[in-house]
Amino acid sequence: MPTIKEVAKMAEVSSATVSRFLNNSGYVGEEARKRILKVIEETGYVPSENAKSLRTKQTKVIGVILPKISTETSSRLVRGLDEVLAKEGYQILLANSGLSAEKEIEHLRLLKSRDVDGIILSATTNGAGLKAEIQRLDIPVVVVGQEVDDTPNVIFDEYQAAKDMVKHLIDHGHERIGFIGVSEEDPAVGVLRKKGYLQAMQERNLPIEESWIEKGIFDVESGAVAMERMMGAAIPPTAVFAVTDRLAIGAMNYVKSIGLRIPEDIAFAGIGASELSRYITPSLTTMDYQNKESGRVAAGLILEAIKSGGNSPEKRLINVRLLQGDSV
Amino acid sequence: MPTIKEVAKMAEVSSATVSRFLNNSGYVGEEARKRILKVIEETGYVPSENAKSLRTKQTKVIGVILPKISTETSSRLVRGLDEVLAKEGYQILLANSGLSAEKEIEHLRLLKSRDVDGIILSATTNGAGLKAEIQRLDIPVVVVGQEVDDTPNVIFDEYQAAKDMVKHLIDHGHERIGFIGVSEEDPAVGVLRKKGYLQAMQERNLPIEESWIEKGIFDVESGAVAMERMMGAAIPPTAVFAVTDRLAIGAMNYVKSIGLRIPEDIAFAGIGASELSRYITPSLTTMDYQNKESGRVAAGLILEAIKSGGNSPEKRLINVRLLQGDSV
DNA sequence: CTGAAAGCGCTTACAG
DNA sequence: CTGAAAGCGCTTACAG
Repeated sequence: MPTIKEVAKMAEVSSATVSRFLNNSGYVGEEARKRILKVIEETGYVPSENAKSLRTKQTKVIGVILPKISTETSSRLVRGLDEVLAKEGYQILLANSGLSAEKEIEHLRLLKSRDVDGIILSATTNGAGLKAEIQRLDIPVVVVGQEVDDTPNVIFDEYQAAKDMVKHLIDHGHERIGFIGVSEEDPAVGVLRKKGYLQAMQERNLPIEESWIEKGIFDVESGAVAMERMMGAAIPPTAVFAVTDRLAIGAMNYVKSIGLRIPEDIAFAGIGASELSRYITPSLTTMDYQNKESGRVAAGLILEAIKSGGNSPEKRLINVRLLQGDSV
Repeated sequence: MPTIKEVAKMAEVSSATVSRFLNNSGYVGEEARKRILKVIEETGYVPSENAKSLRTKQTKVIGVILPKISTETSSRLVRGLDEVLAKEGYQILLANSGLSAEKEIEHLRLLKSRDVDGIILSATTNGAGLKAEIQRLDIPVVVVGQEVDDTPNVIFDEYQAAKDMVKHLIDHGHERIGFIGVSEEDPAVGVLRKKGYLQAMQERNLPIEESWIEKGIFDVESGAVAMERMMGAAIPPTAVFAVTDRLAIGAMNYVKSIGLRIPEDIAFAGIGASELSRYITPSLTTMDYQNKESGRVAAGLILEAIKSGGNSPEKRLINVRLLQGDSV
């Protein structure tokens, strides 16, 4: 493939003129226009965005850092992002942090070195290191999923969502409610959702047993393991709130395997509105976080930040919706 | 953030020396080394990959074109790709074709204009236009999922997989077997899997009723609709093979809703090894296409092509595995 | 061991 | 309406 210079020579014009033609900037004579077009068609010339970026100082690419590249949550988020970004001519450069805080920072730098116009970070923590790095980077960054001060932010009311879900359980007559959480290194999922659970119980003057509180990692299997432990309690709970659908589903699988009926013997609720929650039997009561919508909003925020040239530390709260299944 | 020139000035060396330091190419004196390091640390300087690419003619990014950004298949593929690509210092530039053949070609060009080192295309068709465009592009491209001549290719034996699955059904005593397919514009899923079904039936001398052959799109809902139509047949089938898990699951949902038991009254099989297939009740018998592995293989192929500088038209067949569920 | 200079493929004032 | 020239931030022979 030729360069702009070669195209210019073949069309017997200067490369400046070809550039004008390409970008529709400035006048290009009818004759010149025709010759250029012809050469481009014949050669299949495509301008190098890379070289262009070097001059124009914008690459039209947005870096996206995901905690895990292949979760439902991530793919929905990316879909939302792509939906609005593609329309504006932006492409997505993907990076996988693998749930590691150091990798998040490493990728922030890597993306910066690629001269991306902005970065969307789906974060798993919100440590001081992260915040410092974002400041230092000096390009638009929007953080999704964790609250980070002084940074454009797309967040969910994790605390309220968890509290609402537990109250939903209580409203269905449950008093002994178990909890399956995750590591408290994750402020949003680990800390806030647990706090919501505790608060709901307390507000309704319900007892909390240590043995009803379990922890898993982000998969089905660990939900089952946690549930098995919980069923060893002196008085097992009649309902369980798990902080993710997968955890809830693992827990359900375990109680099914020991012959209990859901929801008659024990009820379950999760968070995430996973496709699984919908098609499992019984379907799982869960919270829809509208990840795709959060992607759209994040894309809007980054576009705004790029245009205005500054990180207005705007926080956008995504609405969550309770989806009633047959598990309660 | 400074440029290399500014770093050079601050460290009282030339930019050539800074470059040597950065890339570990050529000698850099101990003193100079120290001063440069200091400046870099103080300023947080990160070299521009973009400018670098312009000189070195490689960007270390691989374009990935996906039919749909948020399907399980796509995310597994990307995970496999990222696993090996990241290790080699490559990043992934994502593009979403939205199942449209024109968009596939458009993105091929778009990625080329970004000077990507190679492109992985998860294709939905294999038309002549696509092939021509790939030739024309003149950069390494590997196509996943559809067979395209003269191009590195990662494919599955769709025909055999479908045939094996239908035979599995037959081996379980079924003779009246229905089929839910997709549009035959998709050579792999639409044509080959159907052919496998027809061939299996024929080889075992089993009758095929027109009314047992239905078509859906790639979602659960259309599987249910197709199944409803199929149950209108004079003699309904005792087993159904659907070309995707989602189609199969939709179909299962429909027969459950009219009170039939699975697999006693009617059996089901799908393809895809989706997470859903595993956790649905009853679990679905399906084919594991090992998408993540196919991603790894595709990444290997593109790396090879980049190194060798040519598209050796190598075809790699990914093994598929039958996963027995309780739906048969 | 190090620097000056050219060049990668573009765009953009400036001049005509 | 169009071209010559400078410059974006790097790397890389070449010379010393």
